[in-house]
Amino acid sequence: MNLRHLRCFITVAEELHFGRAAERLHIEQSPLSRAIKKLESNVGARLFERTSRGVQLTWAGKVFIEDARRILLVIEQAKGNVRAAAAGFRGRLRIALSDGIAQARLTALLALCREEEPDIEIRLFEMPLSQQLKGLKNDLYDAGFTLFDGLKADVVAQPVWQDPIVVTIPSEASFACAQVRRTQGGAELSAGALQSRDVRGVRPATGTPAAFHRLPTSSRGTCLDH
Amino acid sequence: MNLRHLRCFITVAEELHFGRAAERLHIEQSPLSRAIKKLESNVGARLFERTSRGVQLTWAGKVFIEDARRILLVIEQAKGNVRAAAAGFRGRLRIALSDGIAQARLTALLALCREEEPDIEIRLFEMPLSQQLKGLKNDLYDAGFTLFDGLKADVVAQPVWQDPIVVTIPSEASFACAQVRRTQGGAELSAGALQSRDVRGVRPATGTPAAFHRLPTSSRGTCLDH
DNA sequence: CTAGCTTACGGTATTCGTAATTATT
DNA sequence: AATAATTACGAATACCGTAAGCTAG
Repeated sequence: MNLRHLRCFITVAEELHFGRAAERLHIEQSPLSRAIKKLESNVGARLFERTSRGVQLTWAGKVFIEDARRILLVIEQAKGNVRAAAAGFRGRLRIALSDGIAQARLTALLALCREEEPDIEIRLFEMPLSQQLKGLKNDLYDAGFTLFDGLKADVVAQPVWQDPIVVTIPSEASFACAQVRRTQGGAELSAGALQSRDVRGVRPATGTPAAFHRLPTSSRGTCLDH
Repeated sequence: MNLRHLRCFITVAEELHFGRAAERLHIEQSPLSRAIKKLESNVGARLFERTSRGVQLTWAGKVFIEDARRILLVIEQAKGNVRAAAAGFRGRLRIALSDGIAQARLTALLALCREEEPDIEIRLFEMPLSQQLKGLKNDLYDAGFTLFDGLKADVVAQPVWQDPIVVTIPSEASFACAQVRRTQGGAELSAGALQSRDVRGVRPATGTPAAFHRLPTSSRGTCLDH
């Protein structure tokens, strides 16, 4: 199967006429007919019912055209994603967690992130602190949470909660965690009052980050501004 | 862009070595290198970082490989869909299953579905919950079963069994699990029925239900009445 | 006979494999 | 020197366009 086949199929399905479809595709009838035939042979099902007066979709064709459109759509999305990624935008956050982290607060924070920006993917990885630091340097993770430990390695750490939880990030990428925000084609992690430098394409937000105001009542209002 | 390019890219990304990737693809290094180059040129982003000792994915490549895999997956599903449609199925349910789901009950449920709506094709996919949620959003699956986990993402979840199993479905598609019902061009699972239905009455389907051939043989014919 | 899809055939473009080239350890 | 990726070039394959063939009304 080939993407060209899919485009041919979609056009023919829309026109229900090989001649007009060929015209729209800027090819002749003959290669279009062959492409459809090859596609049918490939998927193992007849897609069109060739009658004397025109062409009609079979049931299999009706089922297939939705998928065909979706395939092309997914491909276009993928192209957009990879271009955005090449431009520096990151649509996902890989967060390393130390064992024994206060799960409740993290859960609430992540629930909030997902609720506000569901398009941003957040992945959690549990590991010891040493592995966290290594992973941060090796670009295995974007940020990490750990119990404050007097971090002296080459990472930027900021306390974020009143129980001693900190954010650890690579030193050349100085930001702290407060709010995930969607940007054009990507995601950003806004640091608010803490920092404002770039993190390899993750730009600091200009707006007012108040990520924690919707956390459970006990921790509401605590955090970044103290 | 070409599907061949995607397959090449995925293999190289998995091997991180052009030679081994070429071997797996049954081609030589040379056309593989050219294919990758062409793909990079097409998507407009460098996908691999060619270092002296080996190949590494760029960030854009890391983003792209997920989409590349998804594209191929969607295509495989589409092929399955059209073949099933040609075989006479008028509806389909793609159900994502978390690992560790109670297979016996699912088997019985599917037997019931098969009995009530034999024209509806049911496909099962096993994957972790995170992938389930993503797939639901991407319309890779119609519904999912998982252990209850306090799902608060943008899905509709309904407890369906007394051991904590829930159904997760996209929020805009309003149905839950228990009974399969044919709709225009598709199928839906109606909610509530299972909760009020006496599961002891459920019998395994007689004959050879096509929907079941993907389940392990060991669970075939088992039933809900424990 | 006409309309419309399909098959036959020759030319162009793409891709492959072999081999030479470059680069790094 | 050796390993690994990239270009160079002839051969095989795929695709297009023109033209002829088939079928229904």
